[in-house]
Parts: sequence; C-alpha cells; structure tokens
Amino acid sequence: MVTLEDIARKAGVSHSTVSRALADSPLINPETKKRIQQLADEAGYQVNQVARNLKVRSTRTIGLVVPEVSNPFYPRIIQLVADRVREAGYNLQLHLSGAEQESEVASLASLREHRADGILLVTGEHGLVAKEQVSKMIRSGLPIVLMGWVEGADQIDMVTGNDASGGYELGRHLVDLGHRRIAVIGKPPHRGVYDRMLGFRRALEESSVDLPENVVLPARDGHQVRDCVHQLLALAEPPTAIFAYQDSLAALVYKHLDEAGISIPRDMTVVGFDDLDLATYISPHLTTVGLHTEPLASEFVRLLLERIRSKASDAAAQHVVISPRIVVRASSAPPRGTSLVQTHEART
Amino acid sequence: MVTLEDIARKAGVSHSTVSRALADSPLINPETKKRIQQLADEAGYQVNQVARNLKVRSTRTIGLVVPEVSNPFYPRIIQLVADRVREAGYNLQLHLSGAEQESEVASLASLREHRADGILLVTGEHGLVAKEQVSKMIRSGLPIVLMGWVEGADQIDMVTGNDASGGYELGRHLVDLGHRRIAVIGKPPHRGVYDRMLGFRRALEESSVDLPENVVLPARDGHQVRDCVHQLLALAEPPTAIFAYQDSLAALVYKHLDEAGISIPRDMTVVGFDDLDLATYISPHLTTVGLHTEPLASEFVRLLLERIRSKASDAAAQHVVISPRIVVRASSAPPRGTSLVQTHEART
DNA sequence: AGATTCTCTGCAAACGTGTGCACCTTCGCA
DNA sequence: TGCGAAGGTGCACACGTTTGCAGAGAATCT
Repeated sequence: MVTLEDIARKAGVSHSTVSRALADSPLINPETKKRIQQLADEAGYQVNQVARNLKVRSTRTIGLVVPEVSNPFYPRIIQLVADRVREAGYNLQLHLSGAEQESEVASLASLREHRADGILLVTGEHGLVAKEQVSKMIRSGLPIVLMGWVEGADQIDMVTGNDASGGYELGRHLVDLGHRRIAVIGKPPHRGVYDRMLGFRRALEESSVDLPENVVLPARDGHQVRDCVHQLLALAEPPTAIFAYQDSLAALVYKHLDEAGISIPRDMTVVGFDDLDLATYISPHLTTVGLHTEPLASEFVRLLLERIRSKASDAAAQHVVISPRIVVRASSAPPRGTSLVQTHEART
Repeated sequence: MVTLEDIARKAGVSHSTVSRALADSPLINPETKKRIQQLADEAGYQVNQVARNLKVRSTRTIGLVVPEVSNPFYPRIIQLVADRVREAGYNLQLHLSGAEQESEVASLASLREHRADGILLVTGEHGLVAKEQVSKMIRSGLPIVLMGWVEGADQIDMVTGNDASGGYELGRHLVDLGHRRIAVIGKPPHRGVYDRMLGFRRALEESSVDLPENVVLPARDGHQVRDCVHQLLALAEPPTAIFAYQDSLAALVYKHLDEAGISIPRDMTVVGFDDLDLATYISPHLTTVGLHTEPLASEFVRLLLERIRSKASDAAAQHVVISPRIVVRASSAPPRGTSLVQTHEART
C-alpha cells in the first residue's frame, strides 16, 4: 500500500504537504498541488481511512442493524436507508441481528468498537431486546435511533408506524362495504403489531359490529392458517371477510380459500397489512395497508443525523409516528348480496 | 471514550500491561490480569478497533457489494453471506451499487480506502461493469471474488450458477410432459442469463421440437408481458406451455392468463426460473429452477477466505459453477388432451 | 554466595494520517 | 535599506493500539 510518505519522497516534499495538497488546502502553492495530485494519481494512492479515522476521531460511518432479511419489509428499509445515508456522505455498516438477543448485543458492541458515528436499530418481532445496552450507549454519547415498537423507551429517539390508525382504517373499510361477520387471522408478535387489532376493534365497535372471540384466530405458519381457514368455513355462519395480520398470512389465506373453492372477493373479502410487493403478485391484488416505508426510513436517518450533528446528547428524545394509509385493491368487495345472510338468519 | 491509558492509570500500571491483560496474554501475572479485566469492565472499556486495525494492518472486514435489494434474490445472498462471514470472524460492510457503473466503482474505491481484507462482488443485470478496476485491485493484492456471469474474466475468482443446465432441464421437462408448442417470454439482460435459453433450446432440439421466432418474445415489465400474453393467445395455434425467464415474470404471466380466463395448468403450463419465495406464494405453485443459493453463497465466501488466508495472490483463478435443479410444482402438466389440438389442425 | 534462569512489567517505536506552529522566502512599501 | 506582511513549507506531535526488547526482581541451580 502506497502512503503519503511514498508520494512525499517522489515529489521531494514532506508528507504534510502531500496531505494538504490532496485535501486541496489553500495553503499549498497551486502548482505544487497539481504536481502532487498527479503523482498520487499515477502511484494509485488511496487514502488510508483507518489511519485517517483514528486521527480525526470520526469514521463517518453509520451502523444499521436489522433482524433479518428474508421478510421483504427489511430489504426495503435497507435500500432506502442506504440511499439516504450515502447522500449524507456516510458509510453504512450492516449487521443482521438474527432476532437473537445475544447477537443484537454483539452487533451493537461491534459497532461501538468500530466507532460508528451513530446507530440505526430496527427492532424485530420481539421488540427491542437489548434495551439496557442501548440506554447505556446513548448515555455514553453514541446516538441511536430505533425503528419499531418499544415499550417504555420514552427517552430514546424512535420512529414507528401507526399500526392503530392502519387497523382502524381497515376496519372502517370493511364495515363501510357492508360486512358484519368479520374474522381475524394472525398473531401479534409484539405490542406494536397488537395495536393493529386495537384500531381494528375500535372501528368495528363504532359501528356496533360484533367480533366474537371464536373468529379471532392465532396463526403464524402455513399449517396453522390452513386449520384456521377450515375452522372458519365450518362455522354455521361463516364470516364474509377475513383480516390477516400480515400480507404474507393473507397470501396463505388465499391459497387455502382457493383450495376450498371459495372465490375472492365474490365469496370472501380478504385484507392484509404491510403492502409488500407480494400484495400485487397474488391474484386478485390484495387490499392492504401501506406502511409508508419512504417517510419512515427518511425520518429514521434524519433523526440520527440531527443527533450526530448537534452534539447535544441531552436534548429531549423525539418520537416520530408515521400513519400508514389503506390501499384498496381487488380483494375486498361488498358481501355477496343480503339474500344469503337472511337465509342464514332465518335458519337460526 | 475510555482508553487503555485510562485503565492503566486506575490500575497503576502501564498501558502495555493493560493491552496484554485484555488480550489474555500469558506474559501477565494472573492476578494483575484479573484485576485489570475487572477494572476495564467497570469502566465500560471497549477497544478502539480503528486504532487497533491501524496497528495490526488488517481490519477483519469483508466488503459485499450488491446491485440492489428489491429483487429478492439479493437479500437471500446477503443473509447467507452475512452468516458465513460472521462465522469466520469477519465483519461485513455492505454496499449497494445500484447497478450504475459509477456507483460500483465508488463502492470498490471506498472499500479499498477502508482497507477491507477482501471483497465479494455480485454482478448485476449488466454483468461486471468495473472490470478494469477489479483487475487492477486484484493485481495490487486485494482479493476479490465475483458472483454472476462475467465474460472474459478468466483470471478472476468467480462463482456462477449453471443457467444452461437449468434451462436444459426445464426444456426436457416440458417436452417429456408432451408439449410441442412452447413459447418463451422474457429478455436476458446479460450473457449468463442468455445461457438459460441455450440450454432450453438444446433440450427442444434433441426432441425435434420446433421453436419458431414468433413465440420467443422479449418483455421486461408488466405492460410488455401483457402484450406478449395476448399476442400468444391470439395465434391460430396458441402454445400449450410458456417458459418465463424469471419467476417474477411468471407471476405476471399468471395474472394476465387469469384475466383472460385461461386456467393453469389445465389450459396452459407455465414455468419460471429462480425459485424465489414468490414461486410458492402464487397459485398454483410454480414449477421453476432452483438456484441453489446456499452452495452458491458458501463457495462465494469460501473462495474469498481462501484467497485472504493464503497470501499467494498469484495462484490461478478458480471458477466454481453450481448446477441448479428443477423444482416441479403444480403449474406444469401435460397439454390438454389431443382432441383440441386436432380440432385446430383440422381447421387449418 | 554467585550465577543463571524465569516471571513479570515498562519503554519506546511503530501503524498512516491531520494540523498547530514556527520558519523561510519573497514581495511591497516607507 | 529596513521592515512587516503574505504565502508556502516542514517539524513534530497526536490519535489509541500492539509488540520487540530491555530490565528488575524473584527463584532456582551449582
């Protein structure tokens, strides 16, 4: 590796002059400057950022820790964050925490050891696991911003999607379409996602639509979804609409309804949550709730950059809440005429 | 930030002793060692990797540059690579090159400046754009391994999927099912993907199945796929099977066939390539070709680690080719009885 | 008791930069 | 001619580590 010293020798100057010349310092004679720059170019000189970082006591690096990457929500965040971080002139150091507590702590420690200027931490299904660690690091002056739902973290900067309002809009949509017998499939992994349910419930209650416990079914994988769907279809009065906690679950619901010969949305309305690309791959296209990942990601890095720039680590923590919006597509429609409903009611 | 010196003062020893104690050196008296370690713990000391890296002239960092992350193939690679890199005790530095030449070059330069120990470079749709740059860096002693198809890069380590053999298997599968009128939709972005077509063609030729030019249609987005599908259906003798270059295209083909009232696989067989998760989200599940991403990723980092460990940068370049295998699912079936075909033929 | 070995610790020199300060030259001006 | 200012360059230190080497005691051997 060629160093400043090497170029200095070639140019017959000191390494300080070379350093200044390459930094385009006005202190250096324009001609020498040009000569040195040319020499450095020919020699294929590339500054040693490790040495530089040590000297200037900053790495211009931001750490991004994300649970995993097979859930397509995270790649989207990574892409957006990477773009914005680069625009701001920072490097990105990615860590996959694998949603295991030990690994999340290890990622944070590694980033700290590498003297990242700040950390963006996306919480996984279980919320933030290393809260103690995070608080300590923030107190010690390392800016950290969270994305996702974390309980009792008022003193930490955070961006969150407003799951409650998304759930509410979804509920209203179904009620407005005329649905009265509605089922829910899925299982909230942590508090934030649970809010979807609260909003959803509120919408139904406002219109006095009942949501009996026997149609709120927990399911997490394909097998369980299959059982849930069959369970719902076997009811004396099957629901006319199903709310799946996540788009990926909705896709599974599609599959099992299809196998059972139920047509969407003619015989059954299905709605999801997340607005993954998947939502437009499946047929009919899924009505769902968009998480507004762009503003989410933008605020995420904006908050961190703000923290990094203003060295005031004691400023009050900010919580940014981004409200998602419903995306109505082809999977939701009014229930199949009232005649059938009345027949049912007559029977009971 | 607390430094070795700080702990040294607290412990009443020199910073060298602290350094050795924390590195668990046998030179240090077990009792002092323990005392120092405890002190360091209490003070919340974390080694400054920047300083350390400068001193030991190695960063234990591997750079991974990937075109983008919205195509789900890449996240899968990222995940697998990240796991293996971590297992080997290295850090990962992710760069998204955005498939623009300028950006790819910038990523490589940045990694070099940060003194990454090696670079894993995944080529995008256009193949390797910064070939000159890469050759230069390798010559200068920085190990680089490529993933994807690159023409005329014999002297560079590389892992590639064997697209030709995948295409061949797919072709045989269709022929064996009895299909004789087969169409192709898609557009190979670079040479590697073009090989899918070569293998596919070979399989058809072996069985003397014709592939006229008017059923080999280039398409890249939803709009174009729509036109292609309609074009095929409007033929006097529409095909009985469609080979989509990528799973994502196959999903679009599904959609437009569905809109046209064509049932898969009863009226039309559809096969794809890639075996994305998507392939099992859509209904019916897609017959496709699996890229064997696990061995691909494993070989990818294995090759690089080998290069890094053996400092012999002049060793001959290795090319690892991983053959994919066909995954037969529900979207492919024999053509719909011969009666329909004969009707058509009688008509002409 | 003296010599030798062993155990532990500190000194000091790197690694490759950036930068305050002093210095030297040149120039303009009184 | 003398002097101050301006412009350009080098010296030397610092950033926080790791590590070869020397050296001080203690322990062991002859």
